[in-house]
Amino acid sequence: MIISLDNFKEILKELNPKKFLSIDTETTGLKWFNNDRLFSLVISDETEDYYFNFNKDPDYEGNLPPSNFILPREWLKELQLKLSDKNCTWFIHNAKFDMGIISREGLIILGEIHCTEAVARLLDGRHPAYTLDDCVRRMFRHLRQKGPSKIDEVKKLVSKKKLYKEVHLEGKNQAKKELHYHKVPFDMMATYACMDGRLCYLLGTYQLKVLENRISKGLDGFKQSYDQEKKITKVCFEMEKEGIDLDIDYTNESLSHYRSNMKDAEQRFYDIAGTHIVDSAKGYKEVFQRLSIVPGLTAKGNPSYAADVLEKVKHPIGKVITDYREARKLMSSYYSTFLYLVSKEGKIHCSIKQNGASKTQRMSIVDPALQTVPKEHDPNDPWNVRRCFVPPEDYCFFAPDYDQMEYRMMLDQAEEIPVIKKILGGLDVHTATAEQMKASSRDAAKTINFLLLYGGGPPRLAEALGISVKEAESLYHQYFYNLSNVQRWRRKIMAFAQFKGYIKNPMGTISLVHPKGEYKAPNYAIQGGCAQAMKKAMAKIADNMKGMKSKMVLQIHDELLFAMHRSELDYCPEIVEVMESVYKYKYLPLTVGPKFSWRSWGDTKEGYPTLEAA
DNA sequence: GAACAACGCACC
DNA sequence: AAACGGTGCGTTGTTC
Repeated sequence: MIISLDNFKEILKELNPKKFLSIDTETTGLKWFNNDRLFSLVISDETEDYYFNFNKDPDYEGNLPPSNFILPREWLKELQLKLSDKNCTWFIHNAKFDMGIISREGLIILGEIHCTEAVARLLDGRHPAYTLDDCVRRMFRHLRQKGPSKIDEVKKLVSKKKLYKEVHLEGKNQAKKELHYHKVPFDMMATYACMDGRLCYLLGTYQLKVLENRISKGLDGFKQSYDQEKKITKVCFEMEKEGIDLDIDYTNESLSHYRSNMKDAEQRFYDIAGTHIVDSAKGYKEVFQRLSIVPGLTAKGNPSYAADVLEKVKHPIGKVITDYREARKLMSSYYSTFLYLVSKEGKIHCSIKQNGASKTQRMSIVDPALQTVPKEHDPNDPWNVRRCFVPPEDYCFFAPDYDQMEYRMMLDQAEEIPVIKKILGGLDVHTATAEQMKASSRDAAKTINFLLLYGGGPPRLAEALGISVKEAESLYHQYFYNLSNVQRWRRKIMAFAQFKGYIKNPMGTISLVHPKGEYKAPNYAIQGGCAQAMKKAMAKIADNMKGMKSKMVLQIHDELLFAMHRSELDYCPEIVEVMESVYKYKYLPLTVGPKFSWRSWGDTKEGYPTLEAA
């Protein structure tokens, strides 16, 4: 139903008693922190979809929306009354985006927020995609119902009529497309928006039923994580909204630096090969033949031109190719993207997918991918991507991170007492493992530790250590002989996964496991346990920090980043205390190492921040 | 021209 | 019998 100037107020009254609603906004673009605005929104209840249009501009054919259906933008304020209802739960697919968009209109949801995307990932993380269409298609299949057939007509129109602007970023070949949904004809937009609203409502109620069903089967881990995710949605939204200051001058200088590096590499390639560089197997095949270089092989048996292979060929062209790739990647994925995404206020507002790693409920971060920003490798190199991010005036960065979070949690879960005793006695985890294994180097122990967390076998160990598979096998035996509880714990988890089809991690929440994927189960348990512990810490910390000037701004799996105001530095130890307290250990607690910097994310040093260091 | 596979590489 | 987990993002090249 399309809301008109005449029935607007009446409809709002009708919404008042509703306990569950879905909301979906239609916007001029994705940068809610900059100039993009909502032009319409749809609210759905159990029977009806209400389409509120605020767009008064013509569509791509020049047609105007019917004047009776153009609502004044000021009327958006009227929605706040219902949004303030704490007894209402809102189903929203990718909720934080809509929260951002409506926040730009001065609106805030004080009720419960059920992000149907995050919940879909939580309930079954085994799928490859979680768009609204994907989730809805699976829901109908599961219910043995026929869903709507045409769900992406709007998308098709946008593509066919080229209702987008192409933006070219330096270092990128492919243009970014900024889609202009506000150019879609009014009737079509209203129809499909209402359908999305309906589908989101159906998905939300379906998810609640699935949840109920799981709980009734005794799987209360899902209840626990569902409740936590609802809190985390709000916490992450605050982080996204806060953003991180970008040093725009430094970012521009870095871009120029790598621009010249890339050109330089292109020239060097041409000097050696006599052709222009094309970074692909096809592009290198002929050149490598001419230079009589034999490349290695990829996993699928094709010629490989990966960095480690290029290093082995011992020909200067290897360095040229890796230099070219490095410069190009840094420009396109980071520097150019930052400058494209930076807000008017000079901040980067990333998007946090709270269950992005859906199999383990880890978070992932996109636009930009701040969890993959390279770390500093050479302290003498003035160019470091993390230096692009700086604390605001009178603030410093505080970056506490868990020490060997995953391995410690595994040892504790396995109750591997002899190693735990050594660690509690002051040894680092890898040295302790090496000692316990007897006759093993710290390096070998460290490699085994990682492989155990990832489910890797002797062939991988052999590869990593440059030894034979036989030797790797014997190292494994040595490990399991001397750390037999780890072996026992792994077998228990795998058997459980095989029998039940899911695992329960140390924090009590659940991941479904594909049949034949049981070897991944110990990894899911630990990665998932760590992810949940971190989320629990984040929820508590965000709660405790309400009203403070200092803000939590980023999470990188086992590390948090805070912008701390100079007057609140003494709060840092409390953050660490919360982080250390969330996991209820049996023998080995999680510990946290503090880091700080007054300069940039790329300049953090160990310890707590002080004013003297400013 | 879009979708997909394959590759490569950054992080934890 | 045998398997290194989880991501995001970029390019090239093929296919429909």
